[in-house]
Amino acid sequence: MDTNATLPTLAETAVARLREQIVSGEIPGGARLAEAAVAQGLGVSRVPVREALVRLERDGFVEFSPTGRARVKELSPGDFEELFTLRLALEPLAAKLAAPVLRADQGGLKRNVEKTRRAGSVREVTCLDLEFHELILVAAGNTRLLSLWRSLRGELELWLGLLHRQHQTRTRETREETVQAHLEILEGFAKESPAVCERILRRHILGWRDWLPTFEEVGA
Amino acid sequence: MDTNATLPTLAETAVARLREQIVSGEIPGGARLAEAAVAQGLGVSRVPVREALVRLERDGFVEFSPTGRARVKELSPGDFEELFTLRLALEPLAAKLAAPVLRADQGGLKRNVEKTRRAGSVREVTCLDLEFHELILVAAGNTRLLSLWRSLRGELELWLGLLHRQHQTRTRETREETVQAHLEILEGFAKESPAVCERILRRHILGWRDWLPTFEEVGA
DNA sequence: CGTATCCATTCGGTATACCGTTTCGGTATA
DNA sequence: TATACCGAAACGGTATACCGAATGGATACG
Repeated sequence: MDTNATLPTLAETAVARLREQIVSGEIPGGARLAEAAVAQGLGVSRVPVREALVRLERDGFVEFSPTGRARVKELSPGDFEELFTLRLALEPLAAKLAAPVLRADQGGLKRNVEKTRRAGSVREVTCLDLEFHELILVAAGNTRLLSLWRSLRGELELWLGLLHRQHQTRTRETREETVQAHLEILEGFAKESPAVCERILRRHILGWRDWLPTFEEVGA
Repeated sequence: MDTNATLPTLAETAVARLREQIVSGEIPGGARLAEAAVAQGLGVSRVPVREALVRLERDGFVEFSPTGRARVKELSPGDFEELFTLRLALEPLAAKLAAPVLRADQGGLKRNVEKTRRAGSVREVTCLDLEFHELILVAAGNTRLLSLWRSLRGELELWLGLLHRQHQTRTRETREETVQAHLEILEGFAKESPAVCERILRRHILGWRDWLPTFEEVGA
């Protein structure tokens, strides 16, 4: 996507590493992220860590106490509802806006689905799933809409990771369900009006909510 | 709102000062914000300035070049459209969610309108206007929805400041139009169903877009 | 006159050091 | 036994210093 010529900054790599550890559950929800400790763990000074924490907060992975202490965000069922509500507000809108664009050029989405077909792990499917949705947001051409969605994406990834771990989801099933659903969306973009595309995404998100109603406790 | 007991951090005060200078136009759109210069201007070191810039980016006042250079965000008509689209997606939704709460307790909104009645400057009206809308978002009880809106608020404030400056808006007019519109919304929350409240907000935002169609160029 | 090149300067990224505040466990007291 | 108090350690906020990269203007070349 962004083949940045400049070397990745230490803060950026810190973001990436922490993000990975948080999503994978290696650093559990609610865990303290003391600057010094994280810095030592990554072999850098506190400065880039500090910056990384701020960015992770923006992306929904981390939250700060009033006194500036950082913790990994805890997931509560109420949070899931909030997230669901917002996806339902943003993604169908994005689909409507993106419809004309995606009717003309489905290359990106198709490539994504192909990659998903060949995915070898649940984690990989999850990433590609998120990428699929992000491609729609990008095609919508509203940069602010995109950044709003991105600020939700982190937490979304957190949920998907957690749920898959609890579910012990099978790769094959997940992959095929995902591919199936995305193909339907793809077909919609090819044939239907923007308004219908909007409804299709709406249904898709609604289905996503049903996908995991079996969870009661999300203990650490 | 948040009567924080802890002393405001230098970074926070830097955010507040820069924000004020940007909104007032003292620092024009597109202006470079070199860390060292800003730091010297505020009489602090680069560290808190650095953090302030990151936050201002999150709040839509500042943007970074790929090489990390910060500039005050430039306003283009396309940006205004994006902002409009997103307000139209978020605020009616918030109104629907907030309706039950605001039917039961209109105290906050009423106090806001009273303050607006007594506002002595266009700037003050603008702030209270934004606060009115934010109160609805708060009442909606979706913390993520609120933070999405907040990330738009900065840019919104930027626009309102610019437009009022260009318009040479009169305090009295602005104040009375605002109060009038907000009273109608208030009445809706008192009497109508969530769905109707949603539509009322929708109309309000649509009206806001018409409020300023006369602008072509937004030169620096 | 236009264009490419190079160098001085600016600027951001990071490390380190210091300070005031917050935390938290242990002790003394009611 | 529960609670209030106290002190040491932990932690975040900030200043300063250094380095390498980016920038932009002057100079040399076509």
